[in-house]
Amino acid sequence: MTQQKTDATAQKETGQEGGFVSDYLLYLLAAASDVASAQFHAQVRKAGLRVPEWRVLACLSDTDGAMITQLARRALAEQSRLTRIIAQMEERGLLLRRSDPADGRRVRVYLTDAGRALAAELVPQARRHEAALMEMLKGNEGAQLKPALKSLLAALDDTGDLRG
Amino acid sequence: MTQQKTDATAQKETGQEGGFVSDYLLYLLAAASDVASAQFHAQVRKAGLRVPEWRVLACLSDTDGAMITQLARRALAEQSRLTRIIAQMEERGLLLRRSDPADGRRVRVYLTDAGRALAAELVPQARRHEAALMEMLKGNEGAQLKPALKSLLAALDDTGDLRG
DNA sequence: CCAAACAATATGATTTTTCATATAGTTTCG
DNA sequence: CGAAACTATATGAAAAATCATATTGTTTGG
Repeated sequence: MTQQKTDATAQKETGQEGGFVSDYLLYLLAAASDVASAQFHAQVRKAGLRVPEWRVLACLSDTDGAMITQLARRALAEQSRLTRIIAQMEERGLLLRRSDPADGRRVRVYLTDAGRALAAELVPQARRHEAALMEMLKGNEGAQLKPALKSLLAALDDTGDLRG
Repeated sequence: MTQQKTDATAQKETGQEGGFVSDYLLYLLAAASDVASAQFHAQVRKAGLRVPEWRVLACLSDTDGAMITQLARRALAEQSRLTRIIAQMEERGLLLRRSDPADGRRVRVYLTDAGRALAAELVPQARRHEAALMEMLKGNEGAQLKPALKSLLAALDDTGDLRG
């Protein structure tokens, strides 16, 4: 399929010339997420957190007392992974788990002071990094990026289903 | 930081109401990539491939004879992982590795007929899935999504560096 | 009230992924 | 030419992620 004529020496770094991949939405999304996150994730690790831990922290700093399942969805991690991440973060004193009095199956997760302090350090860093990214996009089509992503997410959340 | 007044019962499914995360670029990118890819990745697994294998296949179907390092960048995987994925795919007869005569360190990877056949099956599926996604976005701001993502990638590829 | 169905979290075993470093090949430059 | 620096790939050991399922708690319908 699609035997491209461009000889193998034509494409340099990451960029493909004409092919399928370089214009494929799922690739563009994954690549953009990867590349855009790389630098900030390095800061996260310098702060002593792994990426999923940072996500949990950020989610809790938005909504303290969330359930494991909610956190898993929001932090884009699977439930069993979240359970273990929460356990590790609890051992580190960043958060604490409390079973929901109204429904004993549920575990609600709360930031400790230490967790809140770490969030108070990282969230502004994240904001600054985001601001720098947005700065790079000013004027270009990139300015529409966030609305476009929200629109995609909204569309997908509605259907929850799609076949092709 | 940012103790939001919205009580914990206010937010239902994945959607956060007002918080930081739900408007944060890196979250939007990661979430959009995750959610948008989920369905197609299920098809990939039905076809007997893991996601990184599919990516390698797609990259090779664009540019046969790529090096391990190039494939790693394009398939968004680390080099040592790529080495192993390539080895497994070779055992399965989907591709073959050949050392570059011009530079013995380099390993060039070529699709076999079987690999090409599998790509010929999956790439059109990917295109159809993408078309369905794009269809959902027609009219909205979502239409700008691909240009915006390309703009972001271009901006980041240029700098390769950014501090915040 | 009890059993069945359901829901949230936890856990064991396996598979993936990563990290550091080893190995092999190439270029540079004195 | 030959050592040092560099580049591409491979590999072992460790960490992380996943899958299936167990456990615990709750709701529903008879």
